[in-house]
Amino acid sequence: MDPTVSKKQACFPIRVVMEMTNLTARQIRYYEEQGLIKPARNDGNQRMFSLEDIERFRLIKSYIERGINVAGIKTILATNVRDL
DNA sequence: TTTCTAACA
DNA sequence: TGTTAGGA
Repeated sequence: MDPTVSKKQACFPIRVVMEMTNLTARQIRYYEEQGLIKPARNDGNQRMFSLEDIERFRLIKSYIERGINVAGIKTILATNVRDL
């Protein structure tokens, strides 16, 4: 990246994530609550989702659609990707 | 107007 | 998971 030109990456409000992932706001907040994803927070404690956050939601959604529950997804993500 | 948290059906 | 109350 070029710090002299950009400091902020593309982020979107929950409404955009809802449309891009076809998940409800309830699910988006619940999956975060369960530790499946950790979106950034910007102004008044509102979630700011990056493109990578949306891609992760699509992965989470694919597991849900395959009948895997939140606990199972949490295990899968924990055994494959250990991030911050 | 949109989003947030907590809590109840 | 849906939905609502009450607030920022």
